[in-house]
Amino acid sequence: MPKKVDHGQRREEIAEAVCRLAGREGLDGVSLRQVATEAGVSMGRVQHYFTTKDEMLRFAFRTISERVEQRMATAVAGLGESPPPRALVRALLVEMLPLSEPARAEAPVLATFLARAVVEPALAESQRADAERLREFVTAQIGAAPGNPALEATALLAIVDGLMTQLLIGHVDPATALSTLDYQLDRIFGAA
Amino acid sequence: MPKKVDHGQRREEIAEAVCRLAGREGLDGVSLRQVATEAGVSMGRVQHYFTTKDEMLRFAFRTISERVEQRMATAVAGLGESPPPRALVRALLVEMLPLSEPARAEAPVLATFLARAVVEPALAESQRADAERLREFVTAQIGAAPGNPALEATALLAIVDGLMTQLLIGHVDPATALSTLDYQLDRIFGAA
DNA sequence: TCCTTTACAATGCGATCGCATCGTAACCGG
DNA sequence: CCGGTTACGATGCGATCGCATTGTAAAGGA
Repeated sequence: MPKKVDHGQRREEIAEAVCRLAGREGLDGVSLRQVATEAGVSMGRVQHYFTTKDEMLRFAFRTISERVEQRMATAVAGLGESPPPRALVRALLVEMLPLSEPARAEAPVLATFLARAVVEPALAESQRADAERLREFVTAQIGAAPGNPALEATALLAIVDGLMTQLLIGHVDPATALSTLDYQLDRIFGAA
Repeated sequence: MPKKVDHGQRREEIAEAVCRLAGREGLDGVSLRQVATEAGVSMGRVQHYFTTKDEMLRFAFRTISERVEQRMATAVAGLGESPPPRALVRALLVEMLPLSEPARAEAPVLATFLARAVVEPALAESQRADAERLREFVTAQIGAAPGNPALEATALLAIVDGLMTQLLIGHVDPATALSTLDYQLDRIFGAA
């Protein structure tokens, strides 16, 4: 019945353009026409695949969220079997910082959506579950260490959040950010 | 020569409206007309006191930055003379979190401007000096404690940044945020 | 008193926005 | 081969945007 185009792929192409734009100029710079231009397609096409701008944005956000999660999974998989908790947590958190090349592209987009969540509760809600899962996982990994694992996990995630922002706006440099994170990891899990 | 109106006061009234709007709907929701409506004045008036929207936004941001700094100063002053470093640092950082009533109003505005700084380098630059000063001060206060004061200070500020965001989007609750911060302060400065 | 300056209010302009509508080429089951 | 569905491209609409322009009431110095 469908003609022969891959609906999902078209949507992802457009989502790609949304992310490039959002990362470059922020969510305000994302208009249907700009997205179409960035993607090199007509505005009619964009409208054909997304009934509403809002739906397009939500799809783009979900797409990039999944990409980040997949990069995390890949990083973890690269550690081999039953890696030490410190390496595991570090791999996860480092992937959120704009340090590696793909992360440098994704982080501004995530930050932009995160900022919008402040004034758009529905967006905040959609991030809720993922954030909660991550926090519980980190808490569990810290579990064995002394101290209060839940509070340490919350602090670690807040650090990563803060470092991401400050890296993006150039208030800290990548080396300092990594040192800051590793310093805390050393403290929590014991020096590597 | 000037008629009899207080130029500065008028500008602050308008800046106030900008902040209310920005906190409620984000920076995208801030248009000249909306600002005028929110302030209960005509759009002509807004244009009379700000030649450009951008200038208006910058003024609003500077205004609220100064207000936060003053609240910090007040909080510190309330500690009496030569307070312990932990209390000093805590007073500063707690004022940045949306916990007290005035901070709850200011934090969303700060977060919004901070987010815009990601795609507007000029804004990032204007925050640079203040952030640097704060970090150096916190570093100095930690100085006496063991460990690496600079890395701990960077971590603390990142934590506050992250907690602010997560509080605003409801990913952590105020009690947890305070516990998280105090836990780190206890660790750095020794339990109170 | 006149006249400049200030402090607005009102209106208009061109651009851009999200979205709806319409037309149409191409494929595909019957 | 043919009607219908798909996949667009093109165009238009009303709203809103930042900003420019114009009009004007009032205060203050000469």
